[in-house]
Amino acid sequence: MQRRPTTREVAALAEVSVATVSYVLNGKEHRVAERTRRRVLAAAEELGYVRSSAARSLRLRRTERVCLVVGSIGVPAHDQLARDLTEVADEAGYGVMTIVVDSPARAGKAVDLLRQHVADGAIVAPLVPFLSAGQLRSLAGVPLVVMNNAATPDGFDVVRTTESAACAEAFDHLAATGRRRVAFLGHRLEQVDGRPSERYAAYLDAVDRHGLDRGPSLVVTGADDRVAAYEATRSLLAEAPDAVFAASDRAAITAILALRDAGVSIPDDVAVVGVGNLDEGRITRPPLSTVGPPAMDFHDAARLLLDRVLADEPPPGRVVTTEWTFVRRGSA
Amino acid sequence: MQRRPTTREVAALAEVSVATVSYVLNGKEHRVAERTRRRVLAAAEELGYVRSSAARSLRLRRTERVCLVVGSIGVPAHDQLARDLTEVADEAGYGVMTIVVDSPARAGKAVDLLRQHVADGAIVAPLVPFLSAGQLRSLAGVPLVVMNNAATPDGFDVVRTTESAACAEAFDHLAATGRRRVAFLGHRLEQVDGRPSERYAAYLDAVDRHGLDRGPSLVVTGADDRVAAYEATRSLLAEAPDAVFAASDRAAITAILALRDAGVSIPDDVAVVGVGNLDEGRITRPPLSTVGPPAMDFHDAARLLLDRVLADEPPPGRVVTTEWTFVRRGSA
DNA sequence: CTGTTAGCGCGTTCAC
DNA sequence: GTGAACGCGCTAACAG
Repeated sequence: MQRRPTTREVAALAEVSVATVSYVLNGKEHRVAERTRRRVLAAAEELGYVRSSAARSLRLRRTERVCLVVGSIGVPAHDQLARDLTEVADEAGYGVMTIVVDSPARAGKAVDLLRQHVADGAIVAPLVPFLSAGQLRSLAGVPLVVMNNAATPDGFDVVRTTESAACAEAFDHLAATGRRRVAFLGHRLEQVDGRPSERYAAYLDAVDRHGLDRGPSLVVTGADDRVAAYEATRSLLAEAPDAVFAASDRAAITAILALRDAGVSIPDDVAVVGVGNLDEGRITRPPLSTVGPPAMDFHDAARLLLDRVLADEPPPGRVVTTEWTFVRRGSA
Repeated sequence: MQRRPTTREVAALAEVSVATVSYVLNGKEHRVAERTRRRVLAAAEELGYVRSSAARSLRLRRTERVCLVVGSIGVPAHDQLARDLTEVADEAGYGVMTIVVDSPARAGKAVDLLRQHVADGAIVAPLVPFLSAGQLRSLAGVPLVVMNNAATPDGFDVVRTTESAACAEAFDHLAATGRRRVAFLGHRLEQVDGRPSERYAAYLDAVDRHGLDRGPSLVVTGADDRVAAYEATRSLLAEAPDAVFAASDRAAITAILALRDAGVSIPDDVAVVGVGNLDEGRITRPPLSTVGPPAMDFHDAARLLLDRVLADEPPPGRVVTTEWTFVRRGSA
């Protein structure tokens, strides 16, 4: 990284003060005569001047960057959130940094970075375990949006979903249509510190409530990618389930394929339900019944963050709840 | 964002100078007596001190961040690159910023940001059109890795693939096995400024070389997501193709599903070939024949960048080529 | 060996 | 239109 020209040099070349250069470069045009303005612009151009982001951030106490904290990359919901946040941030002239938190150590690092003010605020995606309530509290002062049903606003905003209720609805439907051997096709992290994820808790609860068949082999985990989901579904066949509840639509869609490949008829032999309401669920045969929001859209959450970041006074912690429902299509 | 404590305040509380504080906080421990060290640490702890990233970057002329420039989010290859870069950067204590360039305007903004030194270096992913060679040249001085077959190293590193040759191999195979009506299932941007993408160019070339059937309706684009790919494949059915060459494995896999749903037998009636060599291609029926690298892994590219970023002297522009081949499985 | 002084990096903005 | 302070951390040079 070689040295780059500074405002001093531009000022010298244009024969004005650095203050004037700054005013010109920041569009405070009324403070500067047109002739001078041109001279400054010409000088900046000639030297190939670009301002230093670090110096500017230091002086402004603002980085014009926001941070996206996610548990992993390549999950459909993450991708959509990243897209929506990027779009909203971009409109405000803000950049996006991504921090992946997939271990307790990374959680600590993420907190450090945020406290070091690498970004003006952050949005914590759903399904970022490892990030404790205490750690969130230690981020007081950092504009934050937390997408987590268990979180309570405390200087930050919380985006919730009615996931538990919607899952319960789906299980009720399965039970009502006579399913007794309902399998759970989960991801890697369905439990952290012995605490089950929300959808897994909903499953366990439904097994109780409806007196469904239980058995450890009806629960498989690790279906984080399609290949793993395919294998996991195959391994489930030995248990002769009459329904598969998958922790994600991606897993559910793959389960449909695996079941069909095994000659199983859906939903006659086995019902399949996913979570997330991906568009892709519309093109499976049969179309996928799922639990999720009406549409996968995170602009609201992104705007909540930018709102907070751009606000003069930190607004009080807000709660936004996205309604999730059981979206019945053909597979259950 | 309220004011946070500074080294001055820590120094005052610990009754030492700021220099001592800095030495302690940066592990230059031999310069400080153990007792003093403790006092400083205690003071920092008590005040909840965290250093300012902006001030540090300004002083060090280094942000300890790298940038990932991509054309879009949510493409399997992008996700893998993001994961690998995040991992490699993290090992070096570096963070990752993402810039999405999906229009000429965004390309300009990306260049500005990079020149403003928001990051210490950047990796430009494959398939980022809109970023011109001239713009890359204007980034002289910014450590850069460009993943693009058309690029020539010029102060930056280039990562190439043997995509054209591998695609040609696939087309040769299709022709040799008697396919005449080969459809092209492309993405949105198969042409920018009238210049076809590499895989599309390979298709056009193969049509010529082998005298395959041609016709605008054998080419469809916009198959960027699975739903679009499904629809696009259905629309192709009217053309009675005997092979589908998809610009990505994701599109190809979806094409297999769409074809099977339409009662078409693969590969007997229609052969299908994708690009990318996703693991997912192993679980389709039949398994997907594809064009791509032996495995989707971008650690090398990531390391090339960190190498360059961490180097004292900028190394000369290097070229790394990843061998792509036609991976024949069951679908063609 | 331990600790301090002082200046630097660079853009922004208030008071004149 | 300008001078100068300021945001904050790092480190060379120096004193004890």
